[in-house]
Amino acid sequence: MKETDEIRPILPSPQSVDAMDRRILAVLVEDATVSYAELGNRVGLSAPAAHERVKRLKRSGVIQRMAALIEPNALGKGLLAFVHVDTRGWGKTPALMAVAGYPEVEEVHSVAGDACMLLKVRTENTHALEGLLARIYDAPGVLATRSYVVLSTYLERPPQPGVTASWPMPKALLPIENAQ
Amino acid sequence: MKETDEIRPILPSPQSVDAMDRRILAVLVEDATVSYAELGNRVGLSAPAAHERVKRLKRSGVIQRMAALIEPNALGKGLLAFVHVDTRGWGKTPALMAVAGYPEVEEVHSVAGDACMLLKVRTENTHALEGLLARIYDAPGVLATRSYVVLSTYLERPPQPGVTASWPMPKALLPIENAQ
DNA sequence: TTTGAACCCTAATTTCATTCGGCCATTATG
DNA sequence: CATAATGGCCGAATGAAATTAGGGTTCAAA
Repeated sequence: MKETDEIRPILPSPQSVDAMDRRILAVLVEDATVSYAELGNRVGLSAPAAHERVKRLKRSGVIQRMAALIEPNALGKGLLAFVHVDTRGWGKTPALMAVAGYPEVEEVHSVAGDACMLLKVRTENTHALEGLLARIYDAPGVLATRSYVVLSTYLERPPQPGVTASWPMPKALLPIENAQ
Repeated sequence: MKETDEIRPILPSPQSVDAMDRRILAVLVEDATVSYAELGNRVGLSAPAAHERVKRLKRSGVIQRMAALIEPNALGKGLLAFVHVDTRGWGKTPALMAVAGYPEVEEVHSVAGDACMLLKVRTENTHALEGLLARIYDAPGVLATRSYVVLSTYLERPPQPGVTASWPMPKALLPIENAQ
């Protein structure tokens, strides 16, 4: 994980995220209101040391920001849907990007597969979803949309710091070689 | 460490979220590290008044929690994908729900449409995605999966407090009557 | 060996969260 | 109409937390 035999740039950015950083991130992703003293003794550091690392993680961009996560139902946005948008030509048109201005639109991705663009939207009701879809259809080059309305959400969380080191072998599949 | 401001999980507060609350939320969704004094004079309140409202928003569950938002690329999770899972029978099986235990899985929804379940996953690479898909296929009742690998993300943000009051009329559609 | 950088610590200082008491409003209530 | 009672706000005080300061230790390069 640490590569000390490589060149050591003096630049502040390419600093590696070590195990201690991951433990800090694991705490802060769950609860960003802990005091540095509390954070420190959860990961085994003093308050200033924890603070120093958090500052570094922010500076280097690993921590983008601290945010309040709100309950959409409490704010009248009870309808969640994923919208696949098929476009002719290049999907990322300015008109289509303009829908990102609506607070109902939470995500806009271009994807590989049979859909060009994929949107995650959260509206008050089906009527508002229809209004949003109408805006999408108005964009030139939009051929069709397919909407997947969410019935129940079983898990929804921001990016996690953890990674699964080794995946269990599936029952029915044994690869010939473990390339890479 | 005194706990006079304990967050009670009880939510018998039928109090509505007014315009001032929305303005507070708009600030905190963007940056949860502002001091109450700063928050106060951004929305036009004193520090204790702003504090009081934030406490109420937390108690009532409108603010679920404060969280650090991290940059997945910096943590070696550069591959984002949406996985549609077709199942026979009821999709929400314990085996399928078990994949929610992996930190790579960020969202699990059941959806209306031709897919029963929809997952948002973020892995290190395609190999790890394959490992995760193998776990999904191992769940009984899983007929097929379709994966949409994200090429570019143009927008990705947590739920926003704002709602669009009135949707612009689409060019090509004029309803006969404005019901409701 | 020396130097410098990276890391950590304890202790001091300053900033801020939190509490407290009081001041209007609005809304029941006698 | 008068009078509580309530809800929401403010300014000031207090206590906790963030932040800074001043070394110690280790490790690796000069």
